[in-house]
Amino acid sequence: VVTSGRGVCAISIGDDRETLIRDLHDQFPRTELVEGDGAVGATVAAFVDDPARGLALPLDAQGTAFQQRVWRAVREIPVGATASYTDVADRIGAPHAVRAVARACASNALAVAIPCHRVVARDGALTGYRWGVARKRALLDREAGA
DNA sequence: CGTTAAGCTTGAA
DNA sequence: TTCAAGCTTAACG
Repeated sequence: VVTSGRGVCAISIGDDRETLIRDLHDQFPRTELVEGDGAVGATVAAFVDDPARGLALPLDAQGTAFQQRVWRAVREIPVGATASYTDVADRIGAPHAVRAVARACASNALAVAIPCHRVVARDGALTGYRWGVARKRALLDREAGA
């Protein structure tokens, strides 16, 4: 979990601590990463354990105007529910930008906080996920149970 | 069931 | 500014 002065600006998932840190450093070149303890990390972990309670943290999502719109729409998907790329496209007023929506999700830095894992193909299939389809399925399963 | 074209944003060249 | 590519999708052969 990476925080800026304004809030959480990145949440990432990975198997290997090394690569994870390297990637983050890559993503925030001008930033000195401080390894922390964190109350914030704990909060996020708790949220993953029990998605139903919601994540009460200030988010500092950085992206283009289009991405912001997509992310906002995605955050409105209720826990345990899913939406198709088409649904999201409709919701942001760009019914034909389906593929662009996918790309926006793909470039989301805030894993779980912005539930791009709740966006699936129109037929319900889990087509892809930045951190691996397996994780996407795991998250959805957990939310469905809640 | 495999292809194909439509459609929009992004990051790199 | 041009271009290829993406977590798509509906239509076709």
